[in-house]
Amino acid sequence: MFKPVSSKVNFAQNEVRVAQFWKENHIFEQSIQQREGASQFTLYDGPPTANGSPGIHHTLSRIFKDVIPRYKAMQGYHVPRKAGWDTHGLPVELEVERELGFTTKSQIEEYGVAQFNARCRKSVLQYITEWEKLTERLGCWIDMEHPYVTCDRDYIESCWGIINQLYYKGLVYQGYRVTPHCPRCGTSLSSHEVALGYRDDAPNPSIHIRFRLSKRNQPHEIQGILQKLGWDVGKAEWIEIPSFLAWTTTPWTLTANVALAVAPEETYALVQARSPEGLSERLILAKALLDKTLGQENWRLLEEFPGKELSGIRYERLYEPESSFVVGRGVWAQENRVVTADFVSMDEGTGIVHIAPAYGQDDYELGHLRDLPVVHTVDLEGNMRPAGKPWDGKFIKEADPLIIDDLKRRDLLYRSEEITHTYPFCWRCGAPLLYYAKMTWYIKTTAKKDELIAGNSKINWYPEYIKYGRFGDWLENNVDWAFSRERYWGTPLNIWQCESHPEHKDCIGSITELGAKPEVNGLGEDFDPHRPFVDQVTFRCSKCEGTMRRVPEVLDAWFDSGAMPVAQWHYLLFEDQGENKAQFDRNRVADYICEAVDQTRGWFYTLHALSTLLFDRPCFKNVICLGHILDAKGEKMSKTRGNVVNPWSILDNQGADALRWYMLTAAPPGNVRRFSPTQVTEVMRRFLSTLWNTYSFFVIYANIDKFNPASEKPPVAGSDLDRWIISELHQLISEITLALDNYDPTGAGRKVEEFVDYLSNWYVRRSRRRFWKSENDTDKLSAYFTLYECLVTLSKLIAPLAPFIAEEIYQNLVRSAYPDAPQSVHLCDFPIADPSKVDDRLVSASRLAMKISSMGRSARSKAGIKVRQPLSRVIIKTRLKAEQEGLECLASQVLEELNVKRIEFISEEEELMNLPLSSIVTEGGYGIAVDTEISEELKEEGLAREIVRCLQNMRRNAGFDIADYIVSYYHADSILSHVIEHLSAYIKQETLSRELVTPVPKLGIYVEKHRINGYEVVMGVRKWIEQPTVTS
RNA sequence: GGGCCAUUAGCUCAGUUGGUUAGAGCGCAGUCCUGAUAAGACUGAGGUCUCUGGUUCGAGUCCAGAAUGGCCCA
Repeated sequence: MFKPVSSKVNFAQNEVRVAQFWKENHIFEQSIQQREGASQFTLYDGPPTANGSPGIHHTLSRIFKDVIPRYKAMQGYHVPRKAGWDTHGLPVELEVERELGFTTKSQIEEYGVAQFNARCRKSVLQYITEWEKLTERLGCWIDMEHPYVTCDRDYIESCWGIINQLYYKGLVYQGYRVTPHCPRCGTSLSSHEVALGYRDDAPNPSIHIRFRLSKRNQPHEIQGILQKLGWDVGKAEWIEIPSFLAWTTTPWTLTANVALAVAPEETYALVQARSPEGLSERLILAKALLDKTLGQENWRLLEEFPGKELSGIRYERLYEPESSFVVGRGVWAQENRVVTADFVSMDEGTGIVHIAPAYGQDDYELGHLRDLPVVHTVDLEGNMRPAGKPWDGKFIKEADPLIIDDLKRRDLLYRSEEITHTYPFCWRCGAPLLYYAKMTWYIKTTAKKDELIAGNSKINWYPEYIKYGRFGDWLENNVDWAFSRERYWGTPLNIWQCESHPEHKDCIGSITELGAKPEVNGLGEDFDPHRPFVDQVTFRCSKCEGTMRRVPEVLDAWFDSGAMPVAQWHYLLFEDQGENKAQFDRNRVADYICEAVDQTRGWFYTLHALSTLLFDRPCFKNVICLGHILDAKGEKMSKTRGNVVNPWSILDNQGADALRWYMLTAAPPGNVRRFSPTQVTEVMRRFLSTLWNTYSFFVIYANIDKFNPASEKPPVAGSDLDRWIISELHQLISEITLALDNYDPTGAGRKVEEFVDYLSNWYVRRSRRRFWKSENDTDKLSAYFTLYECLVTLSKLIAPLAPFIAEEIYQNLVRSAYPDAPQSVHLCDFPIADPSKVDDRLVSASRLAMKISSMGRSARSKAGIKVRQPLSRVIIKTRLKAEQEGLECLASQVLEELNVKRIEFISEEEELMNLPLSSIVTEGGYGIAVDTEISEELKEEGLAREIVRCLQNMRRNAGFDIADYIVSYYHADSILSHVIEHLSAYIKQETLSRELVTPVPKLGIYVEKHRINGYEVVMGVRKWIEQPTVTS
């Protein structure tokens, strides 16, 4: 006996029980242990940042991450899976800052870094617990007992080992990086924070400035262009000194000017112009911007030339900086020169852009490219550094007017106005941000750019366009990775620097190495490598007698996650630590990773970059890149919008399988999609309930007939219906296998849905009577075995996708009959398709039978004749002779479905249209005509069926069991009485009536009154009671 | 400002190498079937395939541009 299954089901409640079963019996652990020694399939778990409660949009990647490993495990692979948690970084710090009401870094310092970091740790650990609960409830199997946690001492030590390797390969260097900086908070802002604070109505000065050409330009350096600009070669001087006209909205940056940039391919012009003061002068600017800048009437063209010819021309500096202001790697020349740059646009300004590498991203990168120095004339509080000027020590915005006055006095100001435009402000304190070049540590990824690109060509991306699109472009435009942060809660950068000679540096590879340094201080027994403890560790410099102290920076949290292939095993590179190295070696390349698309520049990149830098190879083979989940209105889910759907509301109502199935099948994985709970409900009703009803149907009848798959032998050849659904089943197995092998759970799920629809709405529908009949013949047995095989195989096929319902079905259908079968469906082998069971001709014939039946129902409906009314014949026209032969074989299915006596075929559609007394439907070359003539005999049969239906309804209304035998009573007029008597055998058989009696007794039975086709009838039913002693 | 992706029925999505009248599910209206019944079947309404050009005998599909939304980067 199978456990009884009600068609009414609460999936969510069942799932909790199933999860309990897995936990108690260690099914997950067994699923790994039982494949010990088999070839390994490796998953890398991209660690979620545990800086908040997980939302519904986080479940998508959890689910996709789970499906493939489950499938591979069933296929026989050894698939250990280590969970990971990303714990460091600015988001965590910001959360704690919010709790404490802090807005500046100095508040953190006053509060105490030790205490601050302790709060960060606590905050993260609390969220990890929430993530664990959710992951388990989703049915995602991953080892959360032994996770890697990026803030663990061992993990940090491995990161140190990696940096140590990179450092001694010469891949770590210090350089400047321009970051949005808040002068009041004294901190850099992330791009996300910058985005929070844009204002598009910020008033700013807008000034045009003259940069006079230098007298010291050398003709042999610049070739022909000087003459065009009015240089007298003979006298070696200007006929009239021209000026470049440039434009800026930040006058204070002019003190840090090191170059002017022009667009190489645009046309520039030398013009004789009338200045706003009415004086004549020679100016150089882009030809396209002459009218806009100077006014139509105010200029006369002297010469024109492409921008690239201006390259190298010297001009006079506006301000001579103090020598201490000049920093960076570039060359400080005696005079500034013109350079070319791609970013110079003809949309605004003059086409000549003033370059201050210290205060602009483009400027800095251009400086890097053209070997220009960085000049810092402003300090981190936004005040002008002293240079003997009136604006010494002033805040930049207050310095602006003073600088404008100065330029005006020196005739260098062409025009000064005020404009409003978009400018970023600090989202916390409202101060205007400045872009500021700060000393930062870099990893020289550009040194391995070719290897990064070559490695990518070996990776399979799903969807494919990411490979050479977003990810490939990112690699093509690779810049060095600025990987240090001036923060607190992060992996500390393991570089120590000598107090006496800052050029003496030492990159420490492990905590052991640190402990072995001479005169080491501050390294206790339970050493926490976080700040501030690590900042207290000092040792003696190996090159002098100075004290070595750690540099203040911590690492970009993306470094932590990119280091996981190494650090998750606490592996210290190139040091044989036995098991740690062995674990690393076994998992050196991931077969599969899966995250959302925003990780192309995040985890996907840092993983790929570190692997390439360290090992010269990619560390993942296949990657599914998921689109984002939006809310029902198409907006991004975010905490600040307050539109995040709590996953528990779905899990408690519709359940995990429904959510999983929705996430897996509702849209292509790479697309964005809108989420609403009603769609999960739809999945539940359309797919899960259909499957469950089929399962429930099977169990109800199998129990009535005491069907036991273990004790009986399946009949050799089943009916057409059986062979058809088995053929569909094996086709399904090969399709699912193909889809999952190609990392396409969506395609796999959609195929399953199609199959379940066939199974429920044709196989079971057409087989019902085979299960009802009372005798236990081979046909019935064949039906049981067929449906049993379908359901059991289905449970294995859907196990990776919908693990709970799969387990539920498997336990009841398999474990109860075969106690020696694997303890769980997830310990089974994945089904293998048997091509010999696939019969393509039968499949196409069956699908045609369905189509023809559908058309037949349509024809009946058009004629207004109920299906319950038997009809004499249908006439069918197929497109091909072979189709007709196929249908002839399956005629009984169509006859039953359409409730007709006879099926006939014709070959011409015209004949069909000319049939009398028929309802005709044609579609796509097929046609069916239903003969609408109802003879007396057919009418009687129809009435009998109505009687049967009434009695069936009454059985249920009276609360009888499906298998109960009954006694039926009736009281009717002569016509109905005649029908009932005439067809009593049929009525008795259909309704399990032992007797059919008239009239209806007054008491002790269930009675209803009905009106059938206009005839009144009173009917009654009561249970049949065995009366062994009574003889009739 | 740049790159990538998407846009097909009220909603969520299919639509293969360009080739009959563009489909499904849900929802809506109606009818039916019912010994799986909180299912199921049939019919109907609902489409300028976002827009504008182009290539072609033929475009939802290929090309160019625009709009809207999303992501990433400035």
